[in-house]
Amino acid sequence: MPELAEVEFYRRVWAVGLGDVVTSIDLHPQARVFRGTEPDSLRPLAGSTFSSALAHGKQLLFGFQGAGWLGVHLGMSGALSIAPPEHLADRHDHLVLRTGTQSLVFRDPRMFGRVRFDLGSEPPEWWTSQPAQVLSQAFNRKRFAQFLERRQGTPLKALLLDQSLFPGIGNWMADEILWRARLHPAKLPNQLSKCETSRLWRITREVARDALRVIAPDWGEAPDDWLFNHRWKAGGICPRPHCRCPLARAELRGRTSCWCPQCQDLASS
DNA sequence: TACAATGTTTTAAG
DNA sequence: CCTTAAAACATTGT
Repeated sequence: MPELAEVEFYRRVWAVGLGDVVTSIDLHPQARVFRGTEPDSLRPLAGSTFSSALAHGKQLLFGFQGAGWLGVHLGMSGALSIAPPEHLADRHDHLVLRTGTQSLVFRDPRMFGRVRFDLGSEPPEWWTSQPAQVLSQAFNRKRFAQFLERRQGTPLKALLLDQSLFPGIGNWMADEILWRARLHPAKLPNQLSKCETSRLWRITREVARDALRVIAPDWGEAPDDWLFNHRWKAGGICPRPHCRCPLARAELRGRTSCWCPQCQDLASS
């Protein structure tokens, strides 16, 4: 489920525990979410103070004073929540951090998500070496144009999903971006005019900003003039005021895309 | 029942 | 080393 704004929402959920001391942890050692990580390596968390909560694209990093860094990726079905101190981990609650007053719960039924842990006082290398955030200053028009030039043969939709270029963009955001930019998901970067490339850059950032504003504080509902509320609906139509054309859906590179055949013409430019 | 779900990694080929 | 494409991963809900 989670993309940029949903991940930020979950960061804030756990952040209510900042400053608390972790008294104990519960985990499912055999769960796939610990692949690449020795579950026992999380032991130092017990007794440490929860001191920072960061999000970068779809990655989460939680700092624990005197212990280290807990990395969390929510995959397709992951979620973070707060529960009472006595909360019993159910089948899908793979990690629970208990403080005196509450439990921080990581849940992931499909287990495409991942948990890792690194010792040390500085954030781990995998965190600090991440690509520039879409809303950062470094993510400028020139850099964006370079991405498109380098990946000329990749359809725009697939390109936007590349986390090494656009951290945090996921399936619904990519569809929303292309719909607002009036560009067909299967269009190739080298078919874009300079003007369209600039527009796509601007709207990529606009959607990221809007998503964070609407969703991150309290998982607010998307407005009806976004594509979001229409894209999975049976018989969904384009929410653009003078369009109202039935939306199209097709699989592209293993993910379902939704677009408006009227507004997002493959041939036009 | 069968298919699809807001994601990444691996593997392979060019 | 770079780009591109497809399959695999695991579970649930329609």
